[in-house]
Amino acid sequence: MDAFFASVELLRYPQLKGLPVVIGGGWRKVDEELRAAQGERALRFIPVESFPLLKDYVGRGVITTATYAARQFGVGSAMGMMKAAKLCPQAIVLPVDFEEVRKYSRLFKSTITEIAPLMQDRGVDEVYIDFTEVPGGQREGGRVLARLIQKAIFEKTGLTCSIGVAPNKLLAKMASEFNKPNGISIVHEDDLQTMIWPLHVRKINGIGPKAGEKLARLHIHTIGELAAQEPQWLIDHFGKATGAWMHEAAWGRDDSPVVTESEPVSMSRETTFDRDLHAVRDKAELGAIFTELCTKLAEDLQRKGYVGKTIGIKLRYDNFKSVTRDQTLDTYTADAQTIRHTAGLALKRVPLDKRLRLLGVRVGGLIKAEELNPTRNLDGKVPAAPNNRPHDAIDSVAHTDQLF
DNA sequence: TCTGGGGTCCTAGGACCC
DNA sequence: TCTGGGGTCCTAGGACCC
Repeated sequence: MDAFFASVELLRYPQLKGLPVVIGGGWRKVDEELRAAQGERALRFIPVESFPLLKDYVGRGVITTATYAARQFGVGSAMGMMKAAKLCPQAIVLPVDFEEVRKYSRLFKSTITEIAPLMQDRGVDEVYIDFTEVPGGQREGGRVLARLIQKAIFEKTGLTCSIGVAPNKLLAKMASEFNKPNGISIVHEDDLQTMIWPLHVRKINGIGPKAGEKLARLHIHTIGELAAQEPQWLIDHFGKATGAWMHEAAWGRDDSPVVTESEPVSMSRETTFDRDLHAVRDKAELGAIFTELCTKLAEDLQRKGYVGKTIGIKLRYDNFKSVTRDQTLDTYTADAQTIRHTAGLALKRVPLDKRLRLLGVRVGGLIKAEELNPTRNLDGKVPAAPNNRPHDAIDSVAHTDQLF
């Protein structure tokens, strides 16, 4: 979907069309206040000189999406809001409306599956679609079906999208970027050298900042340069799996299937504080946030019908370094108090001398709640005995007072 | 002026078991 | 007397993606 979060807001505020709009920001405290004051949620970036006020509004937030007009000013996804304000003080800022975004996400996806049932979810604004067996899916190399999907989505939602059609997901993903917004791009196997090899290696889905930097140090910048390397040389530098995969990717090869269904592995809740907090000095505030995260997470699990057995915490220090601690229970749970207690034990195993900017709670090892039968699993087998391995970490803290 | 939130997957070491 | 070869599970960190 093209500039999805921003486009969803433009449906509500068509008067913003063509203007630089950025979606994101902190907003926690001021959102309600702002709605009351303005009757709508749009805020023009306050001049950067009135920094304290601006900071109150956009806080530590980042940009989720910027309209194409805003991108002209050099602002873009994942950029800090305060930096965006400097680059483009005339931009209009809106908080993300997750409910609205999810509504349109469901709508565009159901529109697609009515036409082409084999669809893989790739987040709120992106999917893979298998054209292979769709009637007419091969006409004009897929262009006819792509146009049909674009038209159906626009009619249902008023939103535009960009579609790449190719022999596999790897190439289709790259193709989808060629003609944005509202474009269609077809990439055939034969187009590898002309359309793919000139691109930067970072355009490969799976090569991120770190791998990109490492390749640059090895004087490899384009996908063509990557394709020219011996597989063994890449394996020597990036390891067996990654090296071999890189070589395949550079040659446009990808046999991964379109996965239409999957079960979640973990669920989590995390929050960055408005200001850094200290475990001792801000103990009460931190404790309340901690409990709130556990409560919300338990609600998420229960609402979606999952239980998990590995409880984890994550925290981020003021220097932005993160640490995690996990603790696996011998029973499955979606209970707020159990999560809170276990996460509390995990939290004690982490140094709490430095100030914190983020706290998170996670539950992993998920299974569907209905599989949680005291005697039998769905396949009729009696579950294995719980893992009774002595747990040093639990033993060492079980008798001390809870910190929070 | 530092840098959101929610995910998945991979790696590597250690414990433990047969 | 120098100490195999699987295999699974757990944990911590990190890369990457939307």
